[in-house]
Amino acid sequence: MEQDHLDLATLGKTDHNDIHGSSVASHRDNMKYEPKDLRNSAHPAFNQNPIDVTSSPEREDHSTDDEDNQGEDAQKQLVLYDPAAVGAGEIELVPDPLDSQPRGNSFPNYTSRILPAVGAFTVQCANCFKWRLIPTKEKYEEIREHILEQPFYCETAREWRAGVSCDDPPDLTQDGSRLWAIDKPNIAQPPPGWERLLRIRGEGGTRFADVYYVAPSGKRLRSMIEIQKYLQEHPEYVAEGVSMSRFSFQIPRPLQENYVRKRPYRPALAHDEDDPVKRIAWIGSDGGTDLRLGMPGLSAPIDRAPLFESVSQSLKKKRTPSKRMSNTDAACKSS
DNA sequence: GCCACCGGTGGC
DNA sequence: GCCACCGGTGGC
Repeated sequence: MEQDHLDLATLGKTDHNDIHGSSVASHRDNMKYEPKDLRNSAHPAFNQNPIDVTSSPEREDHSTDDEDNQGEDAQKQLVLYDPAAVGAGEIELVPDPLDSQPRGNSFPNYTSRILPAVGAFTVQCANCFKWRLIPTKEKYEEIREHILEQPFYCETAREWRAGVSCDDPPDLTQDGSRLWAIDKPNIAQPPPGWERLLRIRGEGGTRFADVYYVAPSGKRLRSMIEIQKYLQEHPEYVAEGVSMSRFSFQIPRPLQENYVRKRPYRPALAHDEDDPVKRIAWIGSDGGTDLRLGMPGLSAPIDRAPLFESVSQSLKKKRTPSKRMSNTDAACKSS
């Protein structure tokens, strides 16, 4: 059914230990959602690892060099990829429905285009850097929730795969056949009965993906504010212990640099100082660098588009090249 | 009418 | 640049 899908992975860690381990503590249990925004600051209560190493506050704290010290940050990240082209791939556990689209049964034939969906989940061993497939979304979410404090090792996979070790070949490699994106670490598992959905958008859109939470009632919620309202209207969940801290709308970041359309430059909003810096860093580091470092096992540079090729192409085929492309971003197409 | 998907906007 | 929120709307 799904032709394009994405798989999820988690980077382990490495020999570094710069992980700002202390405050990874769990989130606060309050009902108050403060829109602006503890999560962007390094507030301990919301210490979620920013994916964007170029703008990460943590990065400045811990790394002195300014350019490509993403090694440690990368290790705290998760990745999505797309096995699309490879077909089922060598590993048997790449069933597509991990994402459990609710659109499942009556899957309305989106004949016009097929969006990538998460096809599998994978985590990187903190020791050997090999990718290990995670059998279920739930297990993946469980690992992701504590990935910073509890790095993933090949041995961890013995829970579902007897005897596996760093000596075994990787389950996956970044060989250009899949769509990869970096996921955020330490996102709380959804409360029991709730589901966290990740919907990947089409290439060339204004953003990469959306997160939705589906309440036990089936209600779909798409922001912290909606969650807050919903919980206020349904105190029974709160009584069960559901709190705002169990939710995160953080989305992964695609490794293909131009998967998401760039937004036209807005001078008014530029911070004099830090924008130019960011831009340089961004352009220079080129999207894929996160993973490049600290991954001795990966020989292929991942800064080039091939990782996304299959999906891009299939998307392009299905996409109507109409309006979205028309108001192009040529202005800021810097790279 | 619903809702999944997408774009726009404002903030940082 | 990223992130969050939310309105619009095409396809059902």
